[in-house]
Amino acid sequence: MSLRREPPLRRLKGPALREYAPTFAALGDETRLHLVAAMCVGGTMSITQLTAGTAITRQAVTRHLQILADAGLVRDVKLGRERLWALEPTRLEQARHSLDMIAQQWDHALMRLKATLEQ
Amino acid sequence: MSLRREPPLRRLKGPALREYAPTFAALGDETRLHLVAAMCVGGTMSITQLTAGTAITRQAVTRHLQILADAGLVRDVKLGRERLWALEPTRLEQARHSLDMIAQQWDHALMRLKATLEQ
DNA sequence: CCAATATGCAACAAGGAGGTTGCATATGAA
DNA sequence: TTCATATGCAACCTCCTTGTTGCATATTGG
Repeated sequence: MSLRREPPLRRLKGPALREYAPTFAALGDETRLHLVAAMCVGGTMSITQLTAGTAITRQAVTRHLQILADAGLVRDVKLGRERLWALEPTRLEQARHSLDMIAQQWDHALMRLKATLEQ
Repeated sequence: MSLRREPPLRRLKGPALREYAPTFAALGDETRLHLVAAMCVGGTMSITQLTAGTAITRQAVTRHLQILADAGLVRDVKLGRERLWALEPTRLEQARHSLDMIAQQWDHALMRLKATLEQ
């Protein structure tokens, strides 16, 4: 069995695949998915508003929002004494595209395998 | 400011959005993304082969593969003394679709906002 | 001005995630 | 058979994540 090194999968137009780990990790939490969904439906929302839809404290929600922001998935604006949060669909789109690339690469590999077998 | 409860975002055809949390969490790790990429390029690979592309032990790779399997992202077959792993693109496609739904919902919300403002 | 509201910040605890080592077991090859 | 290879399993350690509580600060409204 040949332990050949696999090439680093360089067909993504944007960042390398590994760099999406923080993005997917940010989406990999029920509470944060709920927050994303809430902003999706409710548009721009304050921390207190977002907390109302959960069973955890406002401080915990703040930290979830910060994680989403670090991943580039949401954006915040201070307005008076409030801090309003909204979705940032660009990174979401990039993540979606990265999954596309994986699936495409996989299909391509399958076709190559088929061609090899038919040879 | 009205603390209205947001509705639970029920426009996904498959599982509810929250149920994708384990899937995204599985993708939210550099090592596992690397494994996915390796299988993507290399097709069906054994644990030892997959370990060769990382800096961690075989046992750690095994656990990462188990996490990916629990998320439905990979599938394994025993063959002799080897255990071969391969990508399972179906769940990947579902995850991609869920991101699509979020983006679409968001765009829809933006249009509604625009319509409200122009009223 | 004063009280209520909205948020920020920090310390702390519990649990899970990710990694290692050590050893047992199964299978292939010589 | 006998040795090397491929994998399974479990104990253990460390650090990060997620949540809490308590208190400080800033803004708004009456």
